[in-house]
Amino acid sequence: MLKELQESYGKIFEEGLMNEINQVGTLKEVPEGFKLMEIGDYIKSMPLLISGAIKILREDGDGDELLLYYLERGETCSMTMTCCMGDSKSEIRAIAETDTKLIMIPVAKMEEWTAKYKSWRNFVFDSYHTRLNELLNTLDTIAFSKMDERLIAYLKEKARVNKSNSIHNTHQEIAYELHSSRVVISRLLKKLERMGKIELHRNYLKILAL
Amino acid sequence: MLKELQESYGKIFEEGLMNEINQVGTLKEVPEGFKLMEIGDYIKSMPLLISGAIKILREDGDGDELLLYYLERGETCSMTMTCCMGDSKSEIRAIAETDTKLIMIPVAKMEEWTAKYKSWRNFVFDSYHTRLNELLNTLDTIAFSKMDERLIAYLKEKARVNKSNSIHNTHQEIAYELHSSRVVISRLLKKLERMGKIELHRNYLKILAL
DNA sequence: CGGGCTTTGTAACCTAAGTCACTGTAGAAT
DNA sequence: ATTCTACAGTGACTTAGGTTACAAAGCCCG
Repeated sequence: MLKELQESYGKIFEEGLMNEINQVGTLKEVPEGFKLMEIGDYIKSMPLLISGAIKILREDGDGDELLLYYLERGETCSMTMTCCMGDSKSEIRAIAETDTKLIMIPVAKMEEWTAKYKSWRNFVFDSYHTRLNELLNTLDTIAFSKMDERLIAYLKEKARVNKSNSIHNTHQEIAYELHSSRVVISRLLKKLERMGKIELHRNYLKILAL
Repeated sequence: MLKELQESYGKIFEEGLMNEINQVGTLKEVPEGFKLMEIGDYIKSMPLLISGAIKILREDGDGDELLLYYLERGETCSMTMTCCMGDSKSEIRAIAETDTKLIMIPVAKMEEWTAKYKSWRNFVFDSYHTRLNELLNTLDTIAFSKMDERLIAYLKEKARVNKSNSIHNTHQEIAYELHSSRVVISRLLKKLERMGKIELHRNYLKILAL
């Protein structure tokens, strides 16, 4: 585990902290689609991402979903932290977007390290910072953009975290994450194809130029 | 200042911390409508609310506004904290919703206290926690609710923070904060009046039963 | 009192997006 | 090869909400 840890966090954590993480953390590998957290769960450990990506989703009372953002290498889930400290339930769902490696830290260590290690405090504050800004961005897109722009932004972001210009999802799946309907997404995708920006296939699409 | 401090924060901060706040903080009173922070500002001090309420607004590139949430007694602005630590610009605008009393703390103290006082750490984490949840709620409302529900929620919340069932705003002002148009808001308000839930007047309205 | 603001009410219209219903089709399964 | 099924395409229609335009109050102030 030490090797992975070094690569992703070596530059930001102090040596003492690295050693502690190495001792109490457990390396975990999960496949694409693996559900790491469900709404209403109590959380007992906190993830540090080594590789891959995790998508964070929000759901309303009627089961309608909405993609909030992705977590990537070197990041952690601020929601988890707030849950742990506040001893409250998860407000979100977390699903592996790609095959993902992460280190799980027992919650108990969190507060201890916050008092003990400056680099940990900075990391935690930085996570909150990043997350708040991601949430603001998501909110902007929803409040100020129409569906066509949101779709384009979604495709770009998805291509980025998956490091591929092929997006392997059905229109229905895309519709879920954008909280829209299949018909609307099909319509807009077709329009993008006619503009020469993407190429549609069964079960996947290719981004040509967005 | 010590008196105000005691009333709002006496129960949560350690004595040593209270003394420090008393020494480096400055009491500030601002009238309703006072702009405390503008998008793009660099922040050099952090507010602790004593009384009143502050509304936090987001704006897109075209000048369209959106109300995010209110800060109230005993709370602070997480955005400010992230800005200070990350040394970045403000992403939001802050305007006093009512006459407001607050204590301003120089940014420099923040990190020092985080290492030194457990109660301060808890306060800061708790603020992040509350703010993340408020943002999620706002996002829910926008993503999953229609304008009529959003309007009702808005009126209720506004009545709550103002501690009054009279809301002194023009339809235009309400429209701005909900990122809608005056005509739409007038239409929906009229509908609420016809349902006997509110009473409309020039420049203000009264909530009867929501 | 009588202009000259600002605010509110309303009708007519437009557009984005959601819904329903149906067809076409690629690919897996038999 | 034929059938079956999930996925995709499309027309027709509905609705929420935005836009334009204008009339009617309310209100300030000379």
